[in-house]
Amino acid sequence: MTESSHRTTSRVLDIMELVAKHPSGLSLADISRSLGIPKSSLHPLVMTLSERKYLHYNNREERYYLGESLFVYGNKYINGIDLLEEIKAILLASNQASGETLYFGVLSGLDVLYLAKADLHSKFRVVSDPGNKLPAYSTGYGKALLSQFSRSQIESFYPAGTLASVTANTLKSVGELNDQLDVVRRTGFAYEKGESTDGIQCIGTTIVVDGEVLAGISLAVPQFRYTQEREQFFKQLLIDTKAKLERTIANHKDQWIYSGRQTE
Amino acid sequence: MTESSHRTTSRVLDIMELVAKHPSGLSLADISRSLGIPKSSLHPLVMTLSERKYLHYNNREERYYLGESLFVYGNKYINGIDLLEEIKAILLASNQASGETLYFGVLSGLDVLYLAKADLHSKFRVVSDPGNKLPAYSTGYGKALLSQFSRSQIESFYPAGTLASVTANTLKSVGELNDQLDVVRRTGFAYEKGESTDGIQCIGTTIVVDGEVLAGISLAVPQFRYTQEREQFFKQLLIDTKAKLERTIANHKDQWIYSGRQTE
DNA sequence: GTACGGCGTTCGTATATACGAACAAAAACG
DNA sequence: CGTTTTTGTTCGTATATACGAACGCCGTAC
Repeated sequence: MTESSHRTTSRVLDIMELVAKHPSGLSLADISRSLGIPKSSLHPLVMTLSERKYLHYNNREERYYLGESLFVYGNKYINGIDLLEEIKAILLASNQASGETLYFGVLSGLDVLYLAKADLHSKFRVVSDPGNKLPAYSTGYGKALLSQFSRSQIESFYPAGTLASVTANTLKSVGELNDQLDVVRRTGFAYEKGESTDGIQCIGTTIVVDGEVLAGISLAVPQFRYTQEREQFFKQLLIDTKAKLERTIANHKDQWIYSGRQTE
Repeated sequence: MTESSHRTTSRVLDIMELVAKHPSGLSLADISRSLGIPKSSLHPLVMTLSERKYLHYNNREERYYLGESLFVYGNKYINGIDLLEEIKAILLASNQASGETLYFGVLSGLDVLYLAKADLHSKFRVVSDPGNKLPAYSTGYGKALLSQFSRSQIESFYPAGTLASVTANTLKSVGELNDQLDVVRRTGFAYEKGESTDGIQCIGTTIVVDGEVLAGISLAVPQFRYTQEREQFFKQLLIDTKAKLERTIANHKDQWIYSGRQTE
């Protein structure tokens, strides 16, 4: 994979991602200023993106919003894959057994990407909807996924000062992270205490098929419902869920396309 | 809105949409042949799309697949909007009350775009996942949404021979469609019998706020569970769900961005 | 009222991109 | 085992795109 980069293509993607980051809308001039690209250069690109419904121009507010097309084609990434439907069903069963929210996701670079969520009764807004990304070190199953790497690898991933804070409780030193990862490597469980969402505790573990860490799951529990005795129940539930998922994924390994290894 | 179209931007979108349509992957040469664009022209675009994870190249199979980025940014279209969370909760309650699947979506051109699905116990694979599009005339709530237009408008939308078949039961003539739409205009209910998915019947109705048809909902029921007496129950459930949704959406009308009117 | 700032739009030319041909490498064919 | 047909890749120039400046429009300022 050679290092190239096509200017116009990069711009098209930059525009879409910028608008995606601003749900309250952006004017053409806003986009121009943010990206440092002349309005006149942006104009034809933005027009085409609008015609194809990747952007949506609101005449009244004179602002561009995200169009439906990204959503339509983006969902082809996960829709139609029967495997993910089965995964969701397994998560849902565990959700109903515990009343707590379960997440399923993969590592994307040094972030975790949520692919599925099983959440029936929860009234809490969580930042982790499918499609969202969070720094791996800030989440329960993110730590589980990181545990496949050695201490030195982790240190090379996170040079000094690269651990950005998500909440007040987010880990701040690589040493602390590595110490926690040691626990994961020994026990199989990763813990998180309000490091990605205030007031939410998580237990995470890995999904391993053929010796390869393919994905992670985690159980998210509001702090006030998290007791020592329930923790034992949660861990057993995770063990069961993990086993079911690993069996299912092994049976449909050909459908597993989410193997975006960041270390090539 | 002037009629322009930027070639490179169109190509970038064409590439993504083409790969999205082929879950089994495409080689660079495949893309070149399908789009009628030289490989050498495609090359830098595809490289950049891969670097940005909009595409994913599988070295072993020498094929391009959809990358995660489309999914990530596409979901920003619906995530973080509290309104949709509330809509999902309402649908879920009706799903639990009936045991049948509920859909919520909007009109996108002459297609219906599914935004949410409430489906707990169903073991049937349905073609209608969120993000999917289907011809409006082939679905229950698609017909409901079309009922806001006059007979002559409908006729202009569908010139002779434009009613493509989704299943064997899909409507074939505009006259038949218009006759059914008259029933919708009178009774408020739209019916569909296996016209988009074999063996599934639907009842649909509109979601109207401030006199404007904003969205539609439908209840999908397997034929063998669809009886005359249950139909009465379904219709009452739809009336209740419709009322709840209209009240909720009216309270958060500022969040309603899905107003992509196809007739500007 | 005039003047200023914001917006999206248009135009001509300097500039970057696109294309056909030719490339090596690997797989498929006979 | 050579031959044919794949694959992705590189290069020089013909070509389409990008940019700065100027435009018209609308609302606000003064």
